[in-house]
Amino acid sequence: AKLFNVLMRDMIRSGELAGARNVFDEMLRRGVRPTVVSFNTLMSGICKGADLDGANALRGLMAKAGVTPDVYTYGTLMQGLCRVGRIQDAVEIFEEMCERGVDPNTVVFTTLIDAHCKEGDVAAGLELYREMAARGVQMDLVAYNALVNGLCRARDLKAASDIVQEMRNTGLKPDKVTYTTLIDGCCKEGKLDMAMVMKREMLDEGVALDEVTYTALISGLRKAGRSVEAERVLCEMVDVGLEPD
RNA sequence: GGCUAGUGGC
Repeated sequence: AKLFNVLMRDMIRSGELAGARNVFDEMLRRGVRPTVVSFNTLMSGICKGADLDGANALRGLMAKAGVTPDVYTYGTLMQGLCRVGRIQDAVEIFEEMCERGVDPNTVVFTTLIDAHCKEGDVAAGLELYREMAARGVQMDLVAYNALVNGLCRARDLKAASDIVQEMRNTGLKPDKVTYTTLIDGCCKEGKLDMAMVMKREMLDEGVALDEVTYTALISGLRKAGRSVEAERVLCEMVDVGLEPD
């Protein structure tokens, strides 16, 4: 079954959901029992296409096959729902998961935190963050980045840097995603000088800028009318071997 | 345990 799973994963990665479904059917035809990973892999492919009916159908099939959903199954479904803005439904899945005795992990919490933050409800994100602490679920780099993003979107750079400080205190090093989020946040608040300081800080800590970081910074400088600096940063981007869009 | 879900710009 593992070989079939890997095959499905590769097809889904290249966007061939139909192919993945064929692999799944082929598995059944040959009498190979799909594992929970088989179902989860196919589920993630279906969810990427925002096909929630298909996802529910697969859940039914899973039940019929006597395969118990695990934290990945619920996490995948929640992400699928969040992607199309159905956060409330994702929260229901979250509750269902808890009722069935599956403990939510960092990934599941991050999915909800990120969804709330993107919807503009950082307060809800922070609430989940506290709930994680209460339940003893560890925050990791991705979880912190999602929160930092929410705070930046809420125009609360102060709170965002406080969170980054806390992140450092727990021994996590901000990565290029963290920095890009902060730099973009600074730019969108018109704090271009602060954005440039963050760029330096980032380099000082040995974190390299990538195309996303450069794009955020350059577009921020341009929008602020600081075209000379924008050009300078653009040249630097090319110098380090990156392609501007 | 080994294959599956979560975070940044234009």
